[in-house]
Amino acid sequence: MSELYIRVAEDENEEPMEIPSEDDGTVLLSSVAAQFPGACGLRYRNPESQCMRGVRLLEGVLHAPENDWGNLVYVVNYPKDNKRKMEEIDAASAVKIKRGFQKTSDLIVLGLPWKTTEQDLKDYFTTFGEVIMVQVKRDAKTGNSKGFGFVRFTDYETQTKVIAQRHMIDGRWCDCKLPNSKVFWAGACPDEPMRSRKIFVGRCTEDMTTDELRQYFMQYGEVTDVFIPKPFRAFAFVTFADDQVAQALCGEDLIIKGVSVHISNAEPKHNNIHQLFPQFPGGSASLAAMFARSQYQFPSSHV
DNA sequence: GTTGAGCGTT
Repeated sequence: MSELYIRVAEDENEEPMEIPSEDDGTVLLSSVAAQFPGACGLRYRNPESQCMRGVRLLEGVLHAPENDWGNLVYVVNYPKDNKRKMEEIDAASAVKIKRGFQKTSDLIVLGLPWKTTEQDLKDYFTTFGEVIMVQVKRDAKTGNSKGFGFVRFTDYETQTKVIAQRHMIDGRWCDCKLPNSKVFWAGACPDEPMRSRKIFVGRCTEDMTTDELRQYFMQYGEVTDVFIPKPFRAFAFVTFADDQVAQALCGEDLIIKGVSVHISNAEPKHNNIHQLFPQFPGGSASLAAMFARSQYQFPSSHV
């Protein structure tokens, strides 16, 4: 029946320590904590299922599984494990709240004069509100402007105002719109796709290192892996310990080193247009894309 | 060295 001592260790592979039990066969949490300061419970590996199981804890008293501690080694639980989990959930819900709230997106700026620079763009758009990112898209070889760019504002009200009107920039009329990618993903990547722990980070620049990406994404939760393909391909994969964190970031545009990167689910091959719209049989991707656009032209978060 | 509707080197 009840043992005089049970074997407790910091870790399954650590040297166990014997902890005294009470006369009724229970073990006081305070007895465990006397040897393992900060302990908040015990767990053990169930020999049948090979899974870890928690030991019942009621008012500071640990109860033997099936009334017999047996000869198992019990592993100490510490509150820091739970705390870490909580931090990750908080980060995930913070992102979700931010998303449900009126969050700004990058806007495409169409019709820019060839000569317009990022500084020009910043100067112009700052008259509407605080600007957090501007880009002018250029030919990689020649450096010539492609005549369009992107802007992102701090406040959603600013964004709304900017979209609503035309803009005279350096002598040409320009339009600001939600980019197609944004419109598409807003509808096609809701909340419950694959629950992957891995995210795809698109539009990376060549100077972003794995360390920098790890440092950046740590704020959302524990990062278990960062992968940057070589040679440079302008994207990266980041894996989190918690799928909730990864999923919460999906669809976001984040700014890393002043560059707007786009987060989507890893493995986009399972997310292509034909899989999303099977009613358009093979070959008609452009038709399917038009359909997708017409469906998601005004996603609820932007009306 | 050109150009003027589009969509960000997945």
